Amino acid sequence: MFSGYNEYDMPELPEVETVRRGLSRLIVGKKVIHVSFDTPKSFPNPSGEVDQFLVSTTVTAVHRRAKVLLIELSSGYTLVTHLKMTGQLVYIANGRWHMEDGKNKKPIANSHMPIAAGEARFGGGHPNDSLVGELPDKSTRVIITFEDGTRLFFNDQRKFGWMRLIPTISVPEIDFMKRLGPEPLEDDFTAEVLYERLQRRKNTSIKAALLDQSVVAGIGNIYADESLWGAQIHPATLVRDILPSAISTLHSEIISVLKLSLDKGGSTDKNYVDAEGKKGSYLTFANVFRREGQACPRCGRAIIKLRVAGRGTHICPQCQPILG
DNA sequence: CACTTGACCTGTCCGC
DNA sequence: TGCGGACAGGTCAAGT
Repeated sequence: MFSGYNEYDMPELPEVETVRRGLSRLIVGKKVIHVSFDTPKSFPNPSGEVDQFLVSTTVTAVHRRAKVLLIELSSGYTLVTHLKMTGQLVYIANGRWHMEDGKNKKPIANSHMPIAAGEARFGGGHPNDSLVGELPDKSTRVIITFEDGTRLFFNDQRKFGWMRLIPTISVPEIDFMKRLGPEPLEDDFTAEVLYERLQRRKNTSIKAALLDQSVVAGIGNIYADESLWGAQIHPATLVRDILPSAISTLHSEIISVLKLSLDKGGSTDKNYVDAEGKKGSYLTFANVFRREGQACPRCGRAIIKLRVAGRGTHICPQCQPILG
């Protein structure tokens, strides 16, 4: 079963995009017939709205903006979903329903390996762990059942994540959405754009600036550390002290790190489908993240961990000198 | 307005 | 062995 943060990792852009691709393949076109949810924190809409705008509607598309999933429905509403750190969406396609007695509906748990549409965790697990334990479990917040009997579980141990039904037309007007910076894997994210966006945070550390979703959308703690290592910039360096040429290097590192992880996310998703375990997870090729004490792949010095911007931060002290 | 810190949560790990 | 505290980190609210 799930056992904590070093087996679970927080979804950032590549993980959420992987989830999006999985869901897009698996649930578009499916009709919702039942929704159950418990904590209002995880799903604050009143049940009347759920009945009116989610139940009996069909999934028409799954989009992503930054780390937010946008599950569009035929009702004109969108199920806006943020996994935060420990959220995961698990799609179970082949749990069958017991219908023998007509009243005791019960899925055959684990009769087949579930297909994960993309879980939040992608690293550091034990090869023998089952990918998904019997669901629902105590972290299950929402269960969406489709007409064909397949189900989507929203699990979130720490209840930071949420799902929320919002009129599709209003989604871009959500404050959070309006503030977001550019998508780093879109063509309009150029080095010049990054430089310009960073000017709003020029008196803070580059790490804090990269975590600021209004500067660039979708970067979290892992990719901030990895891209800064790639660009050989110390995370505590003030933005105003970084030369434009270094910003340009950082820009290309952000893109290559995200793309590399996205490739791995795809392979991880395939592994889930094939019930092959968690081989090929991101952390097997992370250069610094959670690798304190290990040798820097570039120079061999031991990687160290420190705190920058209130976050655990991993650097090579030789490749990323102070005031780089 | 720019910036920092604490709160939100649950579960695990570490030191005593 | 039990227990308290630190820690994991995305985002927002509150404070400087």
